[in-house]
Amino acid sequence: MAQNDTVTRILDAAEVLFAEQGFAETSLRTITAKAGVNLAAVNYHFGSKKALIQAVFARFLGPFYKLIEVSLDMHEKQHPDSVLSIEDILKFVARAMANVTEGDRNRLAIFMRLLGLAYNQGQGHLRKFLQTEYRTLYRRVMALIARATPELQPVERYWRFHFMLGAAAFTLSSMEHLRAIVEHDFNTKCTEEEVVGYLLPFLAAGIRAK
Amino acid sequence: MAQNDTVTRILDAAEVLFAEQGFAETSLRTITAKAGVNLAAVNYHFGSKKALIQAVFARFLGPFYKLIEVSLDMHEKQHPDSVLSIEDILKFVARAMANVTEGDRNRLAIFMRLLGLAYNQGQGHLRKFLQTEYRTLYRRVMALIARATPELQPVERYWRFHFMLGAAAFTLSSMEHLRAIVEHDFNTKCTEEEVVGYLLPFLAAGIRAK
DNA sequence: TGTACATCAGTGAACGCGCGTTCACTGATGTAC
DNA sequence: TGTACATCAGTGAACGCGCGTTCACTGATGTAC
Repeated sequence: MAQNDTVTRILDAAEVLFAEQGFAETSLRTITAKAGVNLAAVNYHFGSKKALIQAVFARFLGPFYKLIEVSLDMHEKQHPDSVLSIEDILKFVARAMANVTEGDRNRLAIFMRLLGLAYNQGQGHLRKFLQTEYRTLYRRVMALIARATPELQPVERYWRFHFMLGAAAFTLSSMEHLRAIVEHDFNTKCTEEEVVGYLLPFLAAGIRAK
Repeated sequence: MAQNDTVTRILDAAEVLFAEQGFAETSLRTITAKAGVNLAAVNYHFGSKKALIQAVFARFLGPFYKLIEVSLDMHEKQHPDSVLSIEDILKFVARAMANVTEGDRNRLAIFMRLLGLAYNQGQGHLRKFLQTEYRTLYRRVMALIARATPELQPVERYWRFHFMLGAAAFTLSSMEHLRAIVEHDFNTKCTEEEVVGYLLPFLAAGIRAK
């Protein structure tokens, strides 16, 4: 078994189990059993459980980060003086996310669950890790939003941005669960795309309130 | 030490520690040390750690549940035919929450953090517990929202309701952390009331989008 | 009023268990001479 | 081409630790006769 294979199998298993159960609730024994690798392999390849958690995130964030940067770069090159609307900005983010999780429909929900968990659980190392990884992108997106909502005070814009983030993170991370309720209560199935289709107008209207 | 005292001390300590660290990350030894009671007292009074977690929730949910029911009852009695606007409904909920956590400014954040954790962590027993406890209230609030937004399709209304829930839960649960960033980035302090003052218009605009 | 018993909050110490981590080791592959 | 050595992915078993839980016990209070 090539190194690449074992590492990937561990990351795949950990990603799913973390999202299903949380970080503390998932043991290395469960992960390695699901991955079909030796228990000691996690510490051999990653050094610790903490480092494994960060590696699971890095595998999502890296491509997402690059994709959105590249697509923003491209747009700015093609339309140097255009001011993006909130809807445009949200579409850029949504498209990058869809592309990163493409191929496996479940990964979007997993990604958001992990994000939600990271914010609420094990506070320390993960939040710091995310903040340093995200800082440049965060500033860039914030600057775009500021240009799209010149009427807002900075502090109010900051809060509204986090209201959007919260609505998105909470909903997408509980997507599976919420969709089951929809199916039960309304006899309708919702695809991820449809939910995102509902979400974006909500967010755009919210940030433009009043 | 009267029974009441020990039980209360355990609940007080557990409430804070759970919100700070999560459920799995908080040991009974930490809780009982903070509460100044014997380790075995938790299992003596509550039976298990799981039951303690549910008791922590029940102490919040019970009063909150009753308060909002009573205030809605009162309003319907005084204005039998009035149709509440979204803003009115949100104000009812916000006021009940403020009253329940009154006396200790921190408890609102703790309450929301616990809610967020319950949704994301330890999936099983807590989500079920919340759903059975909340069902009647959930249906009543949903019916009010439906009357306030007759133009929405049921499925879209369902989703928008959960977008609101997500924005509120995520933001209020990370309130402490987000307020620290505001203070650092904008040199401004935000009270909980101000944040809720920002939040409600955002939610109302979101659910009325398009 | 006094004695025997029941109840119950609270305790201290121990239990077994599953956890993350460590370590000595194997075996395959690559490299130097 | 052959030999000696280095590297490194992967392994199996064990380590110590902290966890939730259990249990026999104490001591205060209430109750029955």
